[in-house]
Amino acid sequence: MKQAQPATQAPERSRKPRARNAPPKTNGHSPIAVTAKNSDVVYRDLRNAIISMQLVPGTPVLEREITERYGISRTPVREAVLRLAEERLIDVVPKSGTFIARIPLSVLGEAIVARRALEAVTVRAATEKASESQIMEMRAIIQRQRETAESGKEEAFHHADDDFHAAIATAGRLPGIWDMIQQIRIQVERYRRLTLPQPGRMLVVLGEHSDVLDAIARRDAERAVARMDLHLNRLKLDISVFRDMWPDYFVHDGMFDPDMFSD
Amino acid sequence: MKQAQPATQAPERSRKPRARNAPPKTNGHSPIAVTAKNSDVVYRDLRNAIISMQLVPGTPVLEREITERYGISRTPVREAVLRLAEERLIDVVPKSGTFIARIPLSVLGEAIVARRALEAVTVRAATEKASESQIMEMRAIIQRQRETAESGKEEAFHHADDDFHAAIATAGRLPGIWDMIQQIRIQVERYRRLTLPQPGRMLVVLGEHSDVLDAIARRDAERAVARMDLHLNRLKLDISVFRDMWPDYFVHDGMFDPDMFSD
DNA sequence: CGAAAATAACTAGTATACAAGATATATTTG
DNA sequence: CAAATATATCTTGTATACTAGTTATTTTCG
Repeated sequence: MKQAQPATQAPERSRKPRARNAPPKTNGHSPIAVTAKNSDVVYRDLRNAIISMQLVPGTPVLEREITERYGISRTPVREAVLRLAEERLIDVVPKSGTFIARIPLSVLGEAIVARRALEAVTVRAATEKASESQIMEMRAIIQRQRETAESGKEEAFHHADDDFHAAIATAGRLPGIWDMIQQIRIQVERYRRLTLPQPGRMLVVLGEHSDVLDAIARRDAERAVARMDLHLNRLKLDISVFRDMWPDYFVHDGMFDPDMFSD
Repeated sequence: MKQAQPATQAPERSRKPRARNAPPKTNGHSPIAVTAKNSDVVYRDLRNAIISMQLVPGTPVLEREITERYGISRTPVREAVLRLAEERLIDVVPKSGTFIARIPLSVLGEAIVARRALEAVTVRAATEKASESQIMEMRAIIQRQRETAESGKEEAFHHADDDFHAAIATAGRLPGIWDMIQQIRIQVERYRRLTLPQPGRMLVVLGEHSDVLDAIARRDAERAVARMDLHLNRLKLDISVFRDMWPDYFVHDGMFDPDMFSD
């Protein structure tokens, strides 16, 4: 590939080149997504299928099948696949094939550590800054979560779980950090799905959320952080069990550190 | 093991479709990058130009110019642009144009907070786990940084800065968290470039690094974390000054919280 | 019959062409 | 002459065709 050559533009045209130097007034990532591109739809669908383990690690991703299913061309499909490859949910092997990525054990461990650090920040901020109405809002979310737990609605339960953590970040005025936490969560989500069928799990989670909120309401930052830590630590208890149960879903990269799961 | 060929089954095709269900043996993101695609080269070049402020916020990104400069087609250029758009370094306005993104003040603030939280984790881990050789390695990095500071080599200085923080993460056995920190750094890097011409800055940074390393060597985790916090806090001192100096480079999204810069 | 070479079919990466919308310039109209 | 309209020419998003490399299968040969 050759390097940049000064582009000597011959000004022969009758029309002057357009100025076209007007930057957009609004920030690029405005809250309102104008219209979802085809590539966005494919991305979202694929991503959901992957993190819900409908597409298990190792499954080939067939571009052609997707183009036919959506009735679109390769370009937007490829765009979606590349985005997922950057998020480490898909492995693209150059002239060979594309596959649902295995879950790297090292990433698992570090993701949990990183999430604990970031959630500690949001919980502390929420304890300091949450308004009374925001605390009431969080109580409402927990109540909704209790209702979904009692009726055994897994999906709705997780949605409420999400909302609770998001509400903490919002109360702490740290929406950007919540975005980071969500991105980290993606890496752990598939592993978490494997651990789902543990009886009584939902009620345990509920109690932990309740403890965190109580500490926030009492403005006891240290306790709130400690309770959140406890809550997040529950995930990493039995990684080795699940690794042995579905060995094909995981990959041992060199950096896996068992100590990470024992502090 | 042979394949039964029932005569009733009409074997019209001479060849069967390929199985093609073999996932890759190696993990997708192996340490050795096989060959850089054209899109990777464009991505890296553009990214460097953006974070070094050679391309200032608001500058239009002309796909055509890039395709001509590299002698390639739109596809890989577009791929690179989309990756940068996801990293919030570029704003793509649907049927209008593409521009170097402005620096969002809210992201700035939260990025600094998040980085402090993550570097606290790596520093603490490094204090607990660093081998003597790793500590010596870090001393060597600081010495190299001293030499670059004395000869006023900005670029080499920053490189050594990078290496020092990376060495801490490596010593703490948390390479994935270092990746996260680097991604956060990108968001702040352009702002940092604006603040560069402060006399004596390099020597201050050097001293702070030295303090962090001393604490690590003494296995004093609390002190190491505190020193690192001090080091990272220096960045956020005077955001308002630079915002007023180059108003066009920043964007005020609603969530900017001045408190974030005064704790 | 088994191993090695040839081959066919698939893959990702790239190039190019077209479509639809947006914006600056040119033109018309009051 | 100013404002409104028209139009030319940008822009991104998408479709499609082509290239080069990989892998499963078939064929050849010992």
